[in-house]
This record gives sequence, structure tokens and C-alpha cells, in this order.
Amino acid sequence: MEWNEVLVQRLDAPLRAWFAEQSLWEGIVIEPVWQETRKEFEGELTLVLFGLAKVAGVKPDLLSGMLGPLWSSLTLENGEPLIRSANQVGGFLNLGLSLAYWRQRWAKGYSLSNQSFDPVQGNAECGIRSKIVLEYSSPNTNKPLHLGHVRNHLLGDSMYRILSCLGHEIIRVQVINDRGIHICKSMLAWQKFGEGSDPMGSNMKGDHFVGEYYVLYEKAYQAQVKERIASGLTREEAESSAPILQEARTMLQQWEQGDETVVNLWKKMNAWVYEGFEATYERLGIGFDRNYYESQTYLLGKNLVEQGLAQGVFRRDDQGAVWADLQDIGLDSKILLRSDGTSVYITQDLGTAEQRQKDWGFDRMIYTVADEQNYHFKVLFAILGKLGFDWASRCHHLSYGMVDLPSGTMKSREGKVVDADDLINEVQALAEAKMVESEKLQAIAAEERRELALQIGLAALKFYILKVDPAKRMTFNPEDSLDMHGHTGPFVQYAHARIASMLARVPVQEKALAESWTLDQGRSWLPAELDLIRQFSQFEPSVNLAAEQYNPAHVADFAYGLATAFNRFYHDCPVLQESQVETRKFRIALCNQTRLLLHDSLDLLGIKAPNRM
RNA sequence: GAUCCCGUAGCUCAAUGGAUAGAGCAACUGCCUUCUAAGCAGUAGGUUACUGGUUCGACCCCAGUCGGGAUCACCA
Repeated sequence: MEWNEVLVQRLDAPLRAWFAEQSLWEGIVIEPVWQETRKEFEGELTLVLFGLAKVAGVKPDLLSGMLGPLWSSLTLENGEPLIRSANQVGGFLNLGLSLAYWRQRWAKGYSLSNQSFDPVQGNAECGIRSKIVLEYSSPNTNKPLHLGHVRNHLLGDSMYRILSCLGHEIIRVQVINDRGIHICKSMLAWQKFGEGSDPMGSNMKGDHFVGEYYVLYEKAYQAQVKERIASGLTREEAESSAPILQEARTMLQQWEQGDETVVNLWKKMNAWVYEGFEATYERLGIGFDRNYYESQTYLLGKNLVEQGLAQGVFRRDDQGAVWADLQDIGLDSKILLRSDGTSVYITQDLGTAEQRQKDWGFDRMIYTVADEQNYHFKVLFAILGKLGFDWASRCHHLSYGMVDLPSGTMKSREGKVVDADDLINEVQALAEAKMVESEKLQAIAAEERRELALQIGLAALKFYILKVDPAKRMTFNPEDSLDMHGHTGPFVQYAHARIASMLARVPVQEKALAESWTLDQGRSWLPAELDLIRQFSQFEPSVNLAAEQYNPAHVADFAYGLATAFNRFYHDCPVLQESQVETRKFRIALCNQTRLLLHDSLDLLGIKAPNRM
């Protein structure tokens, strides 16, 4: 309901006060509903009258008439009027804010780098200026990163940027799943088929190299399964008894026992993978403050189970397995230790959470993990709560939907995946091809052009993914993701580049003058000008909403809306060619402010804002 | 079987319980001698899966039906 500060401080409170003063409605408390005025009506803010009229027992028309004097009585600190116009349309009262208001509001500046950026405090859970552990990425080390990881990376990175700009201290972490049967499969295949080769010699990225062996393992395994089915076994028997799987299991045991040969091979192959991952992260522009390795954390959590047993919140069954009973909160019972005393996945997660609390003393923790694990996190947080950790209620699962291809679900087993590196190369190549085509950028040096192409290609990719509500499953259409027209990242970048190139022509003295623009000049603002100014005021609310809902799409929406408003302005209003000096100054100031906000909002999405394109 | 999520234009996505459900892509029509046409302006496209209910008002809340996905392992 907090559309922005103007509501809360300048309209909502006076309205409530006015209402309370009317003897007619003694004791009646109102909940005004405000919203942005729809484009086709005069005004910027709308008060919805239906509810108020009902509570007050009068018709909207009458209420609207009664409110007239209130609006004209509202003034700014300097005595200038706050409200420019008030029009009732049906059950809606559309208020236009005075130019004086907009000027004063704008004078504070809208920008992240501006000291006055002081977001409205979010909901209680969000708190302000808290220390937050933010987990994202968390790959397995047996194969390269794919599109699913990319959605995760982009969401995590953008939330990092958004929460940081609101003053939170963010610790970015990833869990690297570096141990387990999956990596043993790659290791085994390399031993069998690798003949001592390495990524360098094969001219491959390390993660792709290791991934190849995972695929080779799967092929060999499938062949064995087929063979065994042919010799009379059921599929299930054949699958569980295939010799190569047995070998992989043996290798895992050897690893757990610290077998030197196996551990060395494991270290070598993981190192290859990390090198590959780093390269991908680097190109995507994302990073981490701390890596947690599963090989170092997978034994954590057992002490917590003991603690829980002692507290009486867990129970041990006849076979010796330990359970957390969650039926009181509508969940099932969850096993925490097998009857042989070994731990399961969630045991490790409990331990890791505690470890992070010890490491960082965080106020909040966010896990960026796909929605197939919704239930898992419900259970995890519930158990942490039962163990008595007060921070359990401040853990949040940033859940996001799977990425589908137009042909259906991605299936890594069947090789139906979009590889992250391929994808990045593709968007870059397309952007570069487009630049070569265009006359504008022919003179640019090849190296610079490649870098610019990467910035533009990534803008297309990132915006395409981030503009979708994380909670929703999305379809990734490769063709659409490469689009650079319309509702896309390059569209926003383009508006920024246009401004940059225009401002580069403004003489330095005039730039300084433009900072002290006035705009009275005896005329009102043109629609395109006012639209831009309205858009500016949406920046802070958008960022806050994105933070509260863990949804960068609100920032993407803002960036797109601002770019659209600017393009209209650019089309309708001359800037450098405007002869009237005050108007020219004012428009330069508008451009400058727009440029700052386009830059900032793109930055929050992890997108670069080049000065030319 | 139980629980959870989703269903909006041909396609991809928007829409704190509020106005005539909005954008982009694709299609069609205009606009580069003018600050970058990766742009602007316009046309066309909808029984918001279906049936009821609550409400002054429902894409949104409730119940049910149909369709899609996920989860519920002494797997990770």
C-alpha cells in the first residue's frame, strides 16, 4: 500500500486526520487505498473511493466533493500547493501533484550513489541493515554448468546487488558438491578411457573435459545394463548390479577411507572443474565471498542430532534410526540418521547452517535453490526451529521454477541441456554480428567490439531471465532470448547509450548550469517530460519491492518503463537542438537523471550500461 | 494415495481485491536531410482452463472439476 513516500507523509496521514476530525464519522477508522493513476487519466495518484464511501455511508460523489477543501489546503513546506488537480471518475479520485512538488522531490536526486537514497523500510522480516548469508549456484563437480544454473546465478547475483544497495551486508556463498558418487563416475571413466589426457592437451575447459567422462561413464553403464537385460535380468537388477556402477561405489568407499590414489585423482579432476567454473563465473560477472565444500561439511550435523535427542525433540526408533517428528506442524516425520548411524542429506544441511551461523553470525540466510526442494527447505527450517535456533525463522528459501525448453523439460541425462558457456558465446556472437552489420560501430577496434558485444549479449540473456517472476517456471526460447528489440536488456542499454552520446556533446559549462535548472518559464511540463519525472519516483519503491519479494523482476520492470518513457521523450522533445535556454537546461537535467537511473537499475540486474552501441 | 505450485492474446511474460486485463515477439500500416531507427506512432489479436460462491467490485480470495509440473525415500 505504500506507493511511495508522498502517500505516507503527505496525503495518507492528512486524509486520516481529516476523517477523524469529522464529527459525522466519529470512531470510524479508514484504510485508504492509493494507487498510481492510470495513464489515460489526468493525475498521478489515485484514491479509491469505494471502500471509504462504504465505511462512511455516503456516495463516492459526495465524499469526493467533501474532500475538495482538504486537497487545496495541503501545501509544501514553502507554502506552495501540493495538489495541482483533483478529478473524480466514478469511484476513483485522481490527484495531480503540483510541479512544485515534483521539483522539490527531484531536488533530492534519484540515484544509488546519491547520499539521500534512503529506502522505505521493508517488512519486519527484512529488517534494515542486517547481515545476510546468501547462497546460490552450488554446482556438482561432475559436469559443466547449464541454463538451470544460469537462472540460479542471475537471481542470486541480482539479489546480492539489490540487498547490498539497501545497506545490508551480504556474504555470498556457494556449496560445491565436490564429493559423492557422481564425481566418482567421472573419475572412473577417466581412469578407464582417459589415457592420461588432460584439459590443456584436449584444448577443452576443465569442467567440459570432466563432463565428457561423465557422459562416457553413462554410455558404458547403459551398455552394460542392456547387455545384462539381454542375458535375462530384470531392468532393476541389471541397473543395480552393473559392474561399472559397483566400481564407482567401491571408488567412493576408497575416497571415504582416504585412499591416496583416489583422493589425488579426485583433487586433480576437481581442480580442472573449478578452473572451468571460474571462467564461466567470470564471463557472467558473478562471484562469491566464500566457498563451502561438501567434502568438508558432509559429516557435520551429527552433533546437532545428539543435541536434539538430548532436548527430546528427536526420537530414536527400534532399529536405531533417529527421526524428527514434524506432524505437529503438518509435515511428515523426517529421518536424520540411518540405523547404521550414517547421516542423510538433511543432516548435513542442518550442520552447515549451524556452521554458517558460527562463521558469520548472520541475521538472515537466503538459499537460492530450485523449487523441487520446497519441501526440503520447509523441513530444514522447521527442524532448525525445533532445535531452538532463533535465526531459523529468518532463513528464507529463494525458490525458483525450472527452466523449460520449447521442446519440453531439460534432461541432463539425455543431453537435452543448454550449456552455459555455449549460451554466453552465442549471445556474444550475435551481438557482435549485429554491430558489424551496423554502420555506427564499424570503426571500433576488434577487441573493444568483442567486449561490447559480450556486454550487450549478456544484457539480452540476463534481462530475459530476470524479467520473469522467479517463482514461476519459465520457457527458455533461444531465439527470443537473443532478441534485442522491445522488452529486452539491449533496449534499455540503448536508451542509456543514446543519452550518453548526447550528453557527451554538451559543453562542460552548460552541464554545470543544467544542475541548477529551474523550470518555471511560465509553461507546464509536456506529457513526455512529466512521464519521465513520474518514472524517477518509482525507482525506490521498485527496489524495495524487489528486496521484499526476493524478485528482481520489479527492477527489470522499472528499467524498462524508464527506458520506454525516455524513448518517447527523445522522440518528442529536442534537447541539444532546443533554442530556449531554460528548457534546454531542464531537458539536459532530465537526460542526466534518466541516465543515472538506467545505469543503476541495470547494475542491480548485473547488466553493464555501455556509452555507445 | 497425500501435499504444494502453475493454467492470462498464436508465442513469451505483466497486472498490493479496483477503472476499458497490459507489454514484447510474430502479423499488418506509417515515420530516418532532423540529438543513435537496437527507436517512435498506429491496426489487429482475450468468455483470464471450466463451474459455482464471497464482495459495492474477483485474473487475484473460497469450494469443486479438468489439464500440466513438483514433492512426500534409512536417495542426493
